[in-house]
Amino acid sequence: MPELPEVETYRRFINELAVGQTIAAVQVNDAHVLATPEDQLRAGLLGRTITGTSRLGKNCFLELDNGRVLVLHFGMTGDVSAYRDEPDTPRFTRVALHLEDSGLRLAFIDPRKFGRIRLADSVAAHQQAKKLGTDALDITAAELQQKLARRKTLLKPLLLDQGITAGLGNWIVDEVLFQARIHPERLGASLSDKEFKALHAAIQLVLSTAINQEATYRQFPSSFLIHAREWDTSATPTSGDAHTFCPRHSKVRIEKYYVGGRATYTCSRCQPHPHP
DNA sequence: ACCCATGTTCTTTG
DNA sequence: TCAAAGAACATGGG
Repeated sequence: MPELPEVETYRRFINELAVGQTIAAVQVNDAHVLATPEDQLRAGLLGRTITGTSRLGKNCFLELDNGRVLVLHFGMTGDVSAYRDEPDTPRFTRVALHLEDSGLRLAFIDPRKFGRIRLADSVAAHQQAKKLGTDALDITAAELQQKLARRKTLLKPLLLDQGITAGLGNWIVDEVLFQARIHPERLGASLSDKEFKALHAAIQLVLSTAINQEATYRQFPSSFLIHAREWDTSATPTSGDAHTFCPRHSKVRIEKYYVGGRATYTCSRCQPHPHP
């Protein structure tokens, strides 16, 4: 779930629920997701008021009244929710922040426990520590081109590299490359000026669409490749296999293979392979 | 039972 | 030093 659009949706949820609230208790159900030792986390959070939220790539920040930040990273299966009483605790809640005024508990949910919670001195400090590049919503076409144009690496792994631009994950990169009509195995250095512009425009299109739909995939436009992904097909078993064809070429089947070890979907017509 | 998975990071190999 | 592949992490779901 959690790529940039999901994390932005989580951030908005937290922003509505938690800003202005004071943290009354820190409930740790599974310390595995803590990247800051539990005692330090508790000491850093108890009694602090949440003054705001922000996001960089796939990282969500809860800003505290002493200037520090609580960093949430959701791994592959992370989510947030809120609940009031113990029996309503969502399944796989690993950590919960008890909010003083509302009495609600903000749950950090993560079945697979790849997510992490930590304290950092600031957003900038965390960005530096994790070597995160410019947020994918903020990066300009010029910066993107400057970062990629000399790289002799496959384009898809480059776009997944959070140090180049932060926030793009596996399905979004596939969607972006499909919309830009560029093959994922092109080398960064092989792109033309025009293609860099198309790439940048596609990033904007896909991210803004996903955020506007609050990352609800099934509501995405039919022009999107995402409907071809298997987890969407399994969710809509009655829809037949029309979704396995290119949105622009009803007779061209979407191909699945692996690039950089990641499942990759493309249309061979829209995204011509660079070389055999 | 087996295989796959939205992320990150480290190790190995070329 | 760089690029690419593979593994590891932990676990649920098809």
